[in-house]
Amino acid sequence: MSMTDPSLKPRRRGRPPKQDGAYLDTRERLVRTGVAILTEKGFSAVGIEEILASAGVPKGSFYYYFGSKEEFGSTLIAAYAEYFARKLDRWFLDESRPPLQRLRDFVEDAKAGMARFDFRRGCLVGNLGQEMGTLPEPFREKLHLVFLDWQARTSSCLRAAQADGQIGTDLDCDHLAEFFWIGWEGAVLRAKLERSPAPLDAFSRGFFTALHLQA
Amino acid sequence: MSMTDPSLKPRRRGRPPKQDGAYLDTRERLVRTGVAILTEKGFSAVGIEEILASAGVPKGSFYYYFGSKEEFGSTLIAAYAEYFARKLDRWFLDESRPPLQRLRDFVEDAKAGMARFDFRRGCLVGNLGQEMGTLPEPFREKLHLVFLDWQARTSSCLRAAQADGQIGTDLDCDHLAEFFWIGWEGAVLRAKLERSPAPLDAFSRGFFTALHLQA
DNA sequence: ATTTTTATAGACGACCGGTCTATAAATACC
DNA sequence: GGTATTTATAGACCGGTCGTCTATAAAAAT
Repeated sequence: MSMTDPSLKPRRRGRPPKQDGAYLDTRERLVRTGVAILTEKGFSAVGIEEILASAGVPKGSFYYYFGSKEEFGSTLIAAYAEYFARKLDRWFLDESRPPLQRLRDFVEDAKAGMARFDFRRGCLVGNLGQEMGTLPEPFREKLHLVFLDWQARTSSCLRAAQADGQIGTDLDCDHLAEFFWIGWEGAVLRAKLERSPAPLDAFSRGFFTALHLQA
Repeated sequence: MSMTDPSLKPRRRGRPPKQDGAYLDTRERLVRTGVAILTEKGFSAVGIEEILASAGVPKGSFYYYFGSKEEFGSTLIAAYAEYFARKLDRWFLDESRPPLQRLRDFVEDAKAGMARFDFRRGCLVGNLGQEMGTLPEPFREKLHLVFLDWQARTSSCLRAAQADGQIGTDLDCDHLAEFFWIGWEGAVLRAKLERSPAPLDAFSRGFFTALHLQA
């Protein structure tokens, strides 16, 4: 850093970036729209043109913001993972509720989220996971890591439930969290297929019942 | 039926069908190849040309055997459902094993089946379910019915386990079977993503543990 | 005026999608 | 044998869309 006053605008040379503030900048809009569309239709079946059209962004712009469709996909995975991690934290770290209730809260929220879009949109990570047969190989590890992250947050919440005496201390929270996410993704898939919340309810009922039974 | 001797060949007019017997007839080969490829890559991402090439069937033939790609897809769903139902029966109706063991046997067999293809192929029905966002609408009901069929067969097996005293009579076998299939499909998806049997083991371990716990 | 950076417009070539028509092959009819 | 009939294949076809790239406009600093 030099001696020049940093509060004074040291404007860079060319045309300034948008940052209108009025409404979302173009790149952000592409990401949002991309996530929305991919959660419904997956990656391979969707062309960038569809996303561009839906976002109201001219085609020429795309390759200014992203190097390729693959890079765009990676960005979407990261954005979705981040968005979802925040969502999990919001529920799982809510100290005003008993830990196990927080997990139930999340389930209800997720269910409401799917209902809002008529059970047409699922989980981006689950969708792309299913598509791995035709996806760029680097996606695999990224998606896997996302699941591990979500599981870790869930496991934390379950351990809090143990500390509270809500579930037995003999249970292995990591295993339980893994079990939850394996099954939950199955439930989301099924809910999308049936266009109904029933599979989400069926799975969560089963899961919580199993949690409360004692060996 | 007329009076003519049915044992005498009442040959039809034109060129006779293949039925070489030597190797599978063309249509059958298309179905087999189609199932193999779709279990790996899904429906939308695969063109008929790829299937044709892999089956060694000339492109011109396709529309002789099937009216459209959609009709072909329906045929594949039906073929796979049938194939899988037989597989379930083979395990679930094996009287030489205790009922619950039959379910374990199925799980092991399915795991071995996935391992045989390096966890690259999943479940056709699960794959297409995930893709419903871009699939012909009539597929939805077909896929859903396939799950109901598999669940019914599973529920039967669980009731046999109740009759044998292997699991409590208070359990609702229909619910359990539904829970199993929701989660199992999630496990298959995850196993495909991770290219590993671990998710299948994690889910089945959790499921059987839950089964044996008493309220 | 020129330079530099930001952003858009739209052409582009290649490829592949599913479909259809024309033809070959094999047999029965006359 | 020639023709009708059925089975199966060959390969053209055209439209769409894919991802990319080049040319240019816009805005500000020099």
